[in-house]
Amino acid sequence: MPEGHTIHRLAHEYATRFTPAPAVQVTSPQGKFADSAALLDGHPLTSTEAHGKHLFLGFGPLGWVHIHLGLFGKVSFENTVRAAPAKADTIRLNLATPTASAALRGPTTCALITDAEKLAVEDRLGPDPLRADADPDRALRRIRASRAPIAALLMDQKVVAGVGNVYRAEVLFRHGIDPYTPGRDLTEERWTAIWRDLVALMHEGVRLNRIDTVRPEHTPEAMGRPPRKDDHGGEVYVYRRAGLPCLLCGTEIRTAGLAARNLFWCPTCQHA
DNA sequence: ATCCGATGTCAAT
DNA sequence: TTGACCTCGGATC
Repeated sequence: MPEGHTIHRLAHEYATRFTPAPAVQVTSPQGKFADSAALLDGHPLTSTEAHGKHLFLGFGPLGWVHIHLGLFGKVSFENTVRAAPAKADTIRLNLATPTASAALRGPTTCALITDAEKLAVEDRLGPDPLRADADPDRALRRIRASRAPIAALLMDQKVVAGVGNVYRAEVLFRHGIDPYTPGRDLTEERWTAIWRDLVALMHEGVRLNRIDTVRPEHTPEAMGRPPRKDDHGGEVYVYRRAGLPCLLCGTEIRTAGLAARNLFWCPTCQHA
């Protein structure tokens, strides 16, 4: 479930379990990170950071483990160390102490990098709604300079870091914006409202460990409808609801490919 | 048993 | 715009 909220939560979860610890056992049962794991093995994890969808595990002078989960990377934590974790052959990076372990599977990136390389990654990212140092004006400037649809710009990590397919669909619905609206047509007021909403929604995502975007007055209970179960673990307006009735107006939710991903929106509630 | 899609990104065309 | 990559679970046969 990797959008930015997942990564920020992971940064916190790694820190909680492995810092401060005198030494962490670092292995790569699957093998692709074996050389770097051997360099790090037995050293302490000193800090963790999240920037957008990028996770950095700091090993002091040895550098950083740069992790990107991609579409289906996952981390599973255990509070005791099992001698042979289930499906060990797919674990790219395993951290272990006598009291905890963390198994990383299926990441798009897991690499040992330097401070300079970490800075280079961060320099390529737009402001992250989950970071206190984020400057939303940087994003606005890029948006206003582009004819690309706002739905594509929101997914562009150089514009905003951490937003993925669920948050983009949901935030556009919450603000009644047609996903094909060109970036240059978005007003500053609109952007300010969207940004503030992303900050709130994504912090809530970190807290709950899931994406919930439906306002209390629009929940099935509040609307007097039968409860529904979304298969992604949260309550949403449009994401993966193609063909189902809009929660607010009943129009069929539409879907279309945009930038290699499935976009979802309500053609009635969302206008340019 | 097999297929397919998924909250992502990049390189090649 | 497409294909490649990484893994897993749910749907389908």
